[in-house]
Amino acid sequence: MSSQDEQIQQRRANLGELAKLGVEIYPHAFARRHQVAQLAEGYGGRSREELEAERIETITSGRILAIRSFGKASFLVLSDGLAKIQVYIRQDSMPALDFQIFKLLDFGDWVGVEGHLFRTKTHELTIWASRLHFLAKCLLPLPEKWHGLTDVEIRYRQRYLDLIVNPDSRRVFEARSRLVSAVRAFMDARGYLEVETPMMQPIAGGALARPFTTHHNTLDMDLYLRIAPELYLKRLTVGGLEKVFEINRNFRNEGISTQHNPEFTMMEFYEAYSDYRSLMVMTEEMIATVARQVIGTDQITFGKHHISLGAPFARLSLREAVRDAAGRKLGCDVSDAELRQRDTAASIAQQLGLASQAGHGPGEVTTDIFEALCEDRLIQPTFVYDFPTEVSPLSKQKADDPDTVERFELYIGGLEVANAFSELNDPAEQRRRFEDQLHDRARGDLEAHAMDEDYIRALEYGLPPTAGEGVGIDRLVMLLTNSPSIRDVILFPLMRRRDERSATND
RNA sequence: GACCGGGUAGCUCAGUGGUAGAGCAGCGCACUUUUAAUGCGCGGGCCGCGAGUUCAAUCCUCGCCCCGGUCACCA
Repeated sequence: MSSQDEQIQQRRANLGELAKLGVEIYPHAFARRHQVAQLAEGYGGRSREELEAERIETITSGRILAIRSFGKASFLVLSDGLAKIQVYIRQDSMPALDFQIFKLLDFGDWVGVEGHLFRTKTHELTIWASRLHFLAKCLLPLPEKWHGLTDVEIRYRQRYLDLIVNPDSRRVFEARSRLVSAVRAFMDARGYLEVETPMMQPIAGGALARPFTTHHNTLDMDLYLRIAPELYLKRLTVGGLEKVFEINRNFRNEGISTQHNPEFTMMEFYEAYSDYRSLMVMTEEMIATVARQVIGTDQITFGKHHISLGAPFARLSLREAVRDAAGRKLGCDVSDAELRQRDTAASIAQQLGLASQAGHGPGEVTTDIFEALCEDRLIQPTFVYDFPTEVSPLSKQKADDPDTVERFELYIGGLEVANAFSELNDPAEQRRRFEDQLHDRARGDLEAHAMDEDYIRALEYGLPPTAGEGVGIDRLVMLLTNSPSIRDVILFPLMRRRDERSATND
């Protein structure tokens, strides 16, 4: 028998013994007076004498993370996931049945404890137990206390184990929760209305990406999981909701990497009468405010970089960034005009050693160069602005330059954290852009945007001048928690299915 | 998809072409203020899966599965 099977059998036997003693082995509730964390916080500063004088009685509960036994006296370490407290168990301080229960406990079990607080010889805050209540059994052996759990595969697949033994992991997800709250509070305070738009869409629009498909049986209708909420949120602006936002999941059927999970969380918002310039200012303020609320500072460490999230952020036009980087690499001047023409742009890309995609226009080539040369160098927060119209089918052109749209992306730590633009609200131009996308699609570009007649109709009813933005929540959490992989900030990242045999052998 | 690294006890990790190793966890005994408790003793392995080479494979070769990373793809 394997060590694991043996331990499971021993734990089951202990559970059986508890039942024989008449103990309810799966009790329904437990009324506690304090959480472990409340004890640690509230009484961690009390001296031995103070505790003796006050005689603080408590009832608390948690998971047993250690048992140190000395025969007739023992110590348990109890955790509520946030904090730990030690429990002193001695035979002559509790009913005989409770001590029998204690002897049948295993590392990992859930228990309730009654008793008073004191300090041991070594000054540790401890509960002197007068009662012990069995709450639930841990039938499987837990990872060890000292090295914790480092196998990333088990950490992702069995997140509960990660959370039990790795306090840092718990902290990451607490920070994530605070971040979502802080972003919501920031938007609330500015009068934005939080809405929820469809996750299942008949046309997957609002971004250039490949969708997941699904099917509704009763309607016998194919649907897509949304790649973005954009077109629905702008319909709401047409409907007169001047400031809206949504925090929710997007799904993109694409590659997986340290920066990409097939489902990810985005905060997307739209504001009538605004433009991309105003959104830069608002975004700077949001990032710095949220950082201070979540981690108490706007100065962060990300990998080997120190990054300041304090406003203002750097601003860099996309074509300038590309001209600069390409020019430096090639040792010659690259002009704006060269980047705007298909043949010259393609030739520059070729000289840079970038495989030119058939059918890519000058705008796409320019963004390809940007992604290859510039993206991962943008460590300090930087707004990259003014994108080629060709790669931005939903953005509004600059008044004096139809090749260029009013759009920016925010980069921090080499990660694309936000994407925003002044919204295209001319229905005739929007139809032309969609038609261009259809040509790309016909050419085999699976990410090209589909035609959305109802969206154009909505624009025909009149969308006021509007600016909109999407903020990648997962990537912001990565930055604020110094997590190198998006999987470290998603509780249950998508993993390949394992066959049953190796799964049961975990 | 390509390349690189990894998969050995519940966990963290060593290791060798010839009987499989440690620490922690587990079990037993001792111990009424320990805290990575201690001391003594014991158990626990399809060495990811499948072929091949070999007298002999956990180790070498090939294929496959899973994980991580880089690149490609992708906002």
